[in-house]
Amino acid sequence: MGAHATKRDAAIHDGLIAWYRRHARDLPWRRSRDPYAIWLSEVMLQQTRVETVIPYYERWLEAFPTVQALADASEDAVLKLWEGLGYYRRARNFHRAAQVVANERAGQLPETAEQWQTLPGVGRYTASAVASIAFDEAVPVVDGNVKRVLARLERIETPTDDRETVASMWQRAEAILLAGSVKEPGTPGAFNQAMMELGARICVPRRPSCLLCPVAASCRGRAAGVHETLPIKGPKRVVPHADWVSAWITRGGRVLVGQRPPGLLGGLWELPTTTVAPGETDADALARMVRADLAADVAEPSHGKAVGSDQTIATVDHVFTHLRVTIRVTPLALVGKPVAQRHVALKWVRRAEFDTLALPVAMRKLVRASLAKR
DNA sequence: AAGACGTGGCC
DNA sequence: TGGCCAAGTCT
Repeated sequence: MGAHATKRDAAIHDGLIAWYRRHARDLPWRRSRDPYAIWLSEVMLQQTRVETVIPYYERWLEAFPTVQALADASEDAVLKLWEGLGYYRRARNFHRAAQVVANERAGQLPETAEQWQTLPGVGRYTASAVASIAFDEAVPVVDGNVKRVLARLERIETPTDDRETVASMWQRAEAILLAGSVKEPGTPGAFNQAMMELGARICVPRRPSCLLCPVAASCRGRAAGVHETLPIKGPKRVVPHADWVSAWITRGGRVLVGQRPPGLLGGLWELPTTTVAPGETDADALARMVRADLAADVAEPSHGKAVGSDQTIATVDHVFTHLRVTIRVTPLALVGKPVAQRHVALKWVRRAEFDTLALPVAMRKLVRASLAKR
């Protein structure tokens, strides 16, 4: 037991470890102690469900089995493998971090949490998770699961987004972690995963399985009968939406695509797309986009007809309207801006190459469904 | 230091 | 069905 550990903390620690050893799920990244593989899993798992991550994780390790292989890959290849996982900045940061490791650390991965956190896309949670799981460093983790577990276990009734509340949770997590035996190797990683596993399997958001909980006897929220009302969340925000129009524009057997700048869906490719301003028709928006973006090549947008001046330069074969975006965006920031200003690259690609590009899921589905009909 | 950043599954 | 939720990080 750590020097200042309470009996309760030790009981919580030991109860969790014993439960975890019996009930841990057999997940792909738990079969490995390769720090690169564990790091990969932690990045993919950010705000993303285990079941969603598994196939991506396995495909990724086949394509990029080592940090060097990832560092050598192109960003397009990286984003294609990430396509559909969301939060694409994770992929770009992970790729950049691999290049930092390859070029500035001679291929040597960090070991301590402090070193890990210097890499792009690695915050306090991921740094501590990798350092504890892959290197047995005695640092705690606090993620969404741990916040929920601790809020109930300690009956924390302040919002879990609150700064001081989060800070106190890191302290509590550390105290319980250190209440375990310091002699047993591998315990920090097992303990941290046990906390998260409990939150994922037992101490779930709705209808937690307290009868199966290894630390129910220590749970202050349950003792007070308030565990199901915890954790307290901050106010919810409105999710804005925007309507977009996109066009399938071809020329000489190739289709026009643009690559998005960093930010929303950064680095992904898409058909020429523009937001529809309030009061504007889809056709007007499309005309505005085509004029601005393709002024040199296309005179007027015309559905299904050749467009251009004296010779056919491009054809608007299909127009996708009402591509409704329900992610959190700031539509007004994009309204009226020509596509050329919103893309870091524009190019004409063959159909086969189009299929290899990383596209936003909504656009990939639209294109597939629409082209299948014709 | 709030807000941006994706997607799919659940009830 | 629409809102909520899921192993966070960056600015």
